Amino acid sequence: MDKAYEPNLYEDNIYKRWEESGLFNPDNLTNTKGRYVNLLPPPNANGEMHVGHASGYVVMDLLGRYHRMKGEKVLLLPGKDHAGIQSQVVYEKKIKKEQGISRHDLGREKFYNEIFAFCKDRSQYMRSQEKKIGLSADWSREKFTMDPDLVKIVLDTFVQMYNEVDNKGNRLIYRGDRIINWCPRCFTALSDVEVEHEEQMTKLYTFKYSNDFPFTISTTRPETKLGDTAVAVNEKDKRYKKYIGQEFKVDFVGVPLTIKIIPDHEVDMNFGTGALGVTPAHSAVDWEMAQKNNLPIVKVINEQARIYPGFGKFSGLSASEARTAVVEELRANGLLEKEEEYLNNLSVCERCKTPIEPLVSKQWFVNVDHANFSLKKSARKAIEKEEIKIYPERFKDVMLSWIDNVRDWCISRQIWWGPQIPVWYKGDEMVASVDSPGEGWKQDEDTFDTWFSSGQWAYSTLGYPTGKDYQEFYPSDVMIMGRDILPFWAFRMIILGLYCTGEVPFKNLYFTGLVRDENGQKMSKSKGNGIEPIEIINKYGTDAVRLSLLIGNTPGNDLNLGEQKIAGFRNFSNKLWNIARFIMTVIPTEAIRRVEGSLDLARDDKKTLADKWILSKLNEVIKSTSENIEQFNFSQAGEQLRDFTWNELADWYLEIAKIEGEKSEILNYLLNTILKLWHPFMPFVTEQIWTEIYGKDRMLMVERWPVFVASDATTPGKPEGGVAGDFELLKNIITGIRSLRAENKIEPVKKLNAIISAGDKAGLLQENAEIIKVLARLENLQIEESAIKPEGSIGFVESGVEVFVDLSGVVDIEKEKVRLEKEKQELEKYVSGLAGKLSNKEFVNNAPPAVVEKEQHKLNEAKDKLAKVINQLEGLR
RNA sequence: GGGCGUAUAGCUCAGCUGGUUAGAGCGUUGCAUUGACAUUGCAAAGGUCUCCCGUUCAAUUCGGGAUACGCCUACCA
Repeated sequence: MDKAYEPNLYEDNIYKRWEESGLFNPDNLTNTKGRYVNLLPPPNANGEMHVGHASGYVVMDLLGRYHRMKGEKVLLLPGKDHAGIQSQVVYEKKIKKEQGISRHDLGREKFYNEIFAFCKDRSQYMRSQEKKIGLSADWSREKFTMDPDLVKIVLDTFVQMYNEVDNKGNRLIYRGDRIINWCPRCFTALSDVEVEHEEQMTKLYTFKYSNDFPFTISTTRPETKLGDTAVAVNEKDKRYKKYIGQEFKVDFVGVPLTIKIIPDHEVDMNFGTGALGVTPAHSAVDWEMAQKNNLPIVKVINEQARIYPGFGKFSGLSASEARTAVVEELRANGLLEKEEEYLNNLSVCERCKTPIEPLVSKQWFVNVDHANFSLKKSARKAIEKEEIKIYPERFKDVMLSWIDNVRDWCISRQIWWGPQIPVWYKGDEMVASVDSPGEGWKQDEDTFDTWFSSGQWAYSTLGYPTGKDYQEFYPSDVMIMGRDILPFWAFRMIILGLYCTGEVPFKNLYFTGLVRDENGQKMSKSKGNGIEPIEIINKYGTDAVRLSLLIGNTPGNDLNLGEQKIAGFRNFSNKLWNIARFIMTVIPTEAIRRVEGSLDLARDDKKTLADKWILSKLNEVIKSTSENIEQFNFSQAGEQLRDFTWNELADWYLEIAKIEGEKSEILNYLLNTILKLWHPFMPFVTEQIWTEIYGKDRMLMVERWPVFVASDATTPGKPEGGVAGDFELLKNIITGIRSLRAENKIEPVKKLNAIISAGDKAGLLQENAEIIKVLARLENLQIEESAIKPEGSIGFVESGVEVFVDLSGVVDIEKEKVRLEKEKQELEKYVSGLAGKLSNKEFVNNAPPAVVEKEQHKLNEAKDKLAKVINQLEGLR
């Protein structure tokens, strides 16, 4: 084995071996018990893997590998999303840049085919990146949301939902003229979640429609006022009460309007003039008011964001030109009362950041509260009853509030990239059908909202409703996604899953946080603070990157990731490598290949204190690792494993093993077990070490996960006694002596003499005397039941045991006095605190006896220690 | 405006159902180093657990409030 672990030498080969074994495919796993299914969230097929994807994959792969080692039939199903609008935007930019053409130059069919090829090409590249992170997914089942079989399922669902009609004739999916968010650049409708809000300063204009209109109103969008059909006032507002119900015919900048005064309790009397101009066609609130009051709807702005004909000189102007012109006109006529700077939220397109035009348009909608099957109610029920368990728990409330506030979902998009809506028209006739009804029928031009496809990922990937995989693997065990797509994706999968399959699509829903840079800033290309996963993997190794994404990262919380952290875990990979390297030099060859589990843990013969201690610790860590993984506490699991591996195994046990010798059996067992425990976290280095031990015939990936074994020898005792307590004492004696050396600046080569006054621990310490001598670098060590502090020595107290180190001539008496004095003071404070507590009757009477007893025990120990410290201090004087 | 979250060592964070002399990693300081590992070892310094009030024998932990900072959401034109 090389002196240092070089990830680049091994990783690709290891991955290749895993892949060639076919064991990523659950069909090839034998002797399985139960199944474990995780459908990986499909990233957009137009880009590349970023560190956010990587952080999700690492969790998914950890779980997959853990369950595979538990002997379950594991399926991690990978895939890609066609990402309708985003891919179309990306590809349009590309052809514009490379060929100077638009999608219209290509035509719909050619454009579609080119994007398809483009996405497939990118997918392949992304797949190679996903393999680099170690993802043990079944690539033979990889899916793409635009694959014909998946599209077919999505279209069938549409038809089924369209045909779901209640007794009033309302459809679960309906077509209607409603106000929607329109992106004039993407030239498509958007759902509410595809709109972002940006704060910006704008002007708030206060004006009168005309001189004969009785009062003023305020607006930030004067150009839309051309379509006003009402003014809403609060019914309690005395100023306007008398006008309610009246109709005014006004001449607004040369355009005749009919304005009805309507009451609405939502109008804020204190905002502006307390009167709100109602523009039903270009504001979602106004549109709803118009529905309630049967107001006419006048469309002013068209899909190109230009003014419709019929508005005099404003017709044909762009919305912003029209705004200027309307304001000018008002000003010229003395109708503009006020212009104020005003901070409001501008809606912009999530994909291209173009300001959204709310406008009325004919689109397809999903009724989220249909009489036959209420999507929102059934989702709420499933979440409330924890048929889907959400991690972290607080996201349950977030999900519920989303469900409660959801509105009908606009699923049609006026783009070319995506499954085309399976509705056919002929004259006035309309039919929903996957295939053309025949000659002369023309298909709806629109495509589906991407989330209508990806919302069916949970079963479309498994060949719903008749596929073998669907029968075997639905619903999945866990779904893992970034917390930012909860409303987009998690919610939609749940409602569509419940409707189509009658079951929840997954049993557990786990949200990851965002990955930020080391200063907590969002990573972005423009800031240049991003971490490119492949680059960083090449530098530090996949395992290091995986650990930095797992440890210190808690569910739903954001993670700050800097290079230093990754370097730290690179060091740890190397540590593990060297632990293995050491153990393999110690174990005799014939023992190396001995199979795990051959160690009889209960057999107590010849086991030293250190042996019993490390085995009990190992046993604990097997338990805690398993439990923490099951509970999605990956960080805890990793941290405890690292502590065990580095601070207990490497720093103590291996050092002791060098002294005690003859431990091949235990060392072999230890190495074997920690490799298994680490494998889900850091699959590459563990697999490589495994190969060094067992050769290429056995793969760690499918070895069996270690089991917790309860036995006297492996179960830790109480902290004050038993194996754990005894070993702790041994450790503290060694650390105490080392500390004295360091404080008194005694060079490590100089060996010291020490005497221990050990009381009833004399026998125990005698057995381990050699360990103390070597690790604390002592020349002579004398262990007595009771010893008197020798002249020229200084000492310390540890669990009733006094250690005297001969420092005659070297020790700085004054410094030592200061140290002891400080310790004395601290102890006195501690003792008086405890004594006070114990003399408090309330405490003694109310606290559980065990607690009181514990405090009493602490007090006794502290008093004893204090007496000894005082004694030593006296000796120095 | 509504909702959610976070405030613990210089930095990044653990600390579950109240009783620990409050922990880790990184960083810092001192010492060491060719024998598993300098991608190392040993030792140490560093915290009135944001503030106030309450519940309790006991609060970093539970409740209320304040302050600060995040994130999500929204139809004040």
